[in-house]
Amino acid sequence: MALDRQRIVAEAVALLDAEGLDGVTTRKLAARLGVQSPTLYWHLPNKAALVTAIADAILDQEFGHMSPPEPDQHWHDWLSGLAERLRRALLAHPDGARVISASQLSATMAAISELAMSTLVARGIPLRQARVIVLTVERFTVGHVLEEQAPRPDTEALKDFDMAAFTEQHPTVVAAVADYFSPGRTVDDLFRDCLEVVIAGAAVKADATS
Amino acid sequence: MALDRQRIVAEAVALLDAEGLDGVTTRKLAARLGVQSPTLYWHLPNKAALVTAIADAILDQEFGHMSPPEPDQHWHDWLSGLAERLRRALLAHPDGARVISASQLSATMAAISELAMSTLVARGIPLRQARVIVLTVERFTVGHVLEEQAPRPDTEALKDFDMAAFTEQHPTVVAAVADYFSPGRTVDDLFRDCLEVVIAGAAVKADATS
DNA sequence: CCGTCTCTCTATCAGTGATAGAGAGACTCT
DNA sequence: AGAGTCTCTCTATCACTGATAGAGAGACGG
Repeated sequence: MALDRQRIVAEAVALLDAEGLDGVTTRKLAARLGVQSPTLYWHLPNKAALVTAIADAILDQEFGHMSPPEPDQHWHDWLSGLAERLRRALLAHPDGARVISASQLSATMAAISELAMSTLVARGIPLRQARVIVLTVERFTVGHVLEEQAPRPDTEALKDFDMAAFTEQHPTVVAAVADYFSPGRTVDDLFRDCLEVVIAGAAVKADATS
Repeated sequence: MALDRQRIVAEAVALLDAEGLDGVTTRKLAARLGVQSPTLYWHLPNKAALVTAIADAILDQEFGHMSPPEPDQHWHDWLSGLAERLRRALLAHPDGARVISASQLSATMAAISELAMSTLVARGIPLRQARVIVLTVERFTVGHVLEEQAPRPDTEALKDFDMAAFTEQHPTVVAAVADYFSPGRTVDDLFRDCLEVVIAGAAVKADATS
């Protein structure tokens, strides 16, 4: 059971699942691997590299095999599905969105962008527009999940939170939240609705230029 | 020159400007205030509260006075302007987007949402759609600036980055980036183009339901 | 058998958020 | 005036973090 980069990253993901991103420390990770923490630095230059590796691992789980759309599938639906998969990948682990946004130069993320942009170009959308659309979808999705995974404020903070005053000052926000989650709606529906906005805009912009 | 919450936050913002979010430590902040670090804990419960306070201060600088659109202004343009102001607020300080996304329950952010949603409702958009549109714009904007402010990878990491191989595997991405920044285009243009996608989608969704 | 290369170790560093508890000063009530 | 209390800052210390220096064990090639 030799220690190599792959095993380190796999255990780091397990640690992430167990304790969240703040729980991923070099010592805890080393302990899980039956090793002392400085050993990790022989395999990794620093912690940032570890986080990037975790990000790649997370994305790989969902995007191990990527494929362009079937010929009869509209790119709207395909791109929409891609965004849903990206969200699912991020939600699959605690702080998944934070991990991705903290990582730099993720190879898998680049591969996703490449596939998405080239797919749009193949469908006749100008390169510049394709990039704008893909970036918009990606950044919206990460921004959205980042907020979805934001920690629930602790009970201490809630104690001196004046709900009545908040409702008075933000009636529309409160009403909107209440409205949104009253029936059998879930957070998935909210994402879907927001994503539809982005895709609809992409459709408009793509049609206008192609 | 008594030490109070307001002075602490103002100095924290100055420290953020000087050293970035990672440089905002209780000790450095205390030193700037001519005080020992535990003193801060009399005024603030913990560091998370400090970050939230910084977030509010950052947003207040740009959104100190907010106003609904003029009667003759289309909500598209008004909402677009709001997003541009939000981006400007985040870009005005290093790691601004990280600060906002790390903060919880920012009062100013809630006020922005309230104004935006109520404005859309006043323009005849159903509450549910108004919320979806506003959330989409906000989360896209934060996600976008988060990436804009991502640290440039250090030269060490770039040394063993094989640009040729990357270009080979991601020709469309490389071409898109090259295309985008060749003439006199700036990152501001990229944001504007992406934002136009979101606003166009919002227009479609709003028209479909109102 | 020797030297070198690979990998892990011990020991240690500077720095982090946070808490306990002492103490200085001001303010209030009798 | 004096006693008590409240407000604010202090010193001392905790457990923990990412990271580095450098020793040393073991395998492998000459």
